[in-house]
Amino acid sequence: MELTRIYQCFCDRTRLRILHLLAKSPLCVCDFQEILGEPQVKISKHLAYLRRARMVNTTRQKNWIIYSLPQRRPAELDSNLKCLQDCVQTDPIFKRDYQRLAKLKKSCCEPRQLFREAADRRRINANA
Amino acid sequence: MELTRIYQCFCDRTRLRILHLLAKSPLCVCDFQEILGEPQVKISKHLAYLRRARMVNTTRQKNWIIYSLPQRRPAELDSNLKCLQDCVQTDPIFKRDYQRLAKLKKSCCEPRQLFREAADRRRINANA
DNA sequence: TGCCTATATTCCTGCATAGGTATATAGATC
DNA sequence: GATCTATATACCTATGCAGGAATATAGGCA
Repeated sequence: MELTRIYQCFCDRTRLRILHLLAKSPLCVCDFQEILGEPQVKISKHLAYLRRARMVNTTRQKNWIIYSLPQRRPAELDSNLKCLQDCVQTDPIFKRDYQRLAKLKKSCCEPRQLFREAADRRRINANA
Repeated sequence: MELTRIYQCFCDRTRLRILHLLAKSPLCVCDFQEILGEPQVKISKHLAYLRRARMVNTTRQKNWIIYSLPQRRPAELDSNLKCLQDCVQTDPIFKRDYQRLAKLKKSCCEPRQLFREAADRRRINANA
């Protein structure tokens, strides 16, 4: 793998947060929305970018698409992910991402939970 | 220092080679030209980019401008430079850069040497 | 002062990307 | 089949960057 390709993926803050999360656990798109608090398009496009760069794999589970780091990955990617972990240890944003990930773990891809939230949002929009 | 700024500097191959060299030793622009074999404009512009990002310092010595990494640099930069060193250990281009650097060390910023080479080039151009 | 050197900057073109709005798609459920 | 969900894509605009050609600048030296 071309090293600059890795750094190109790393040089956007949203992608950095995505990769940081994926180093911990596979996740679906709505998990990222929940944790990062960014609009769906933005996240979807950054995930597409990472997919094109072959930095992440995808698999479908019912309605959800699960993103994960490839099981076998080049040493350079692992080194840099490790370096990233070290570098962001004290960063409040990255720390908060991990906290939110921990909270989300139980409800991850649980339709009921998500559907309820969607219904809430609809209600809010209807009232607005 | 914003971490993405570091990765932005890292995501071009020429800049990566420059930083890799600077991790070993301060160098002037013509050293980079010599080692990287790239045109002066290209190198000068990448150095300007790194300067703007405050990744490198400059100092003048007679006609030459010496580039170096800042003495005191953020931990993230050091971590990533170290990671870079590890990652490119077997890369032929980066290895060759270090070999050329070792050869150049004695003649670095020696006017006579350089002027002679410039004269050679002029002669070659005149004959072409 | 004038010429040389080393280096920087300006101007250009082409290309990639970020982010937003709107819309499409694909699978699940009724 | 209709409708829902989750996700992806198309289209747009603005921006930044790479790289080349030409030119400018700043210091050293005759």
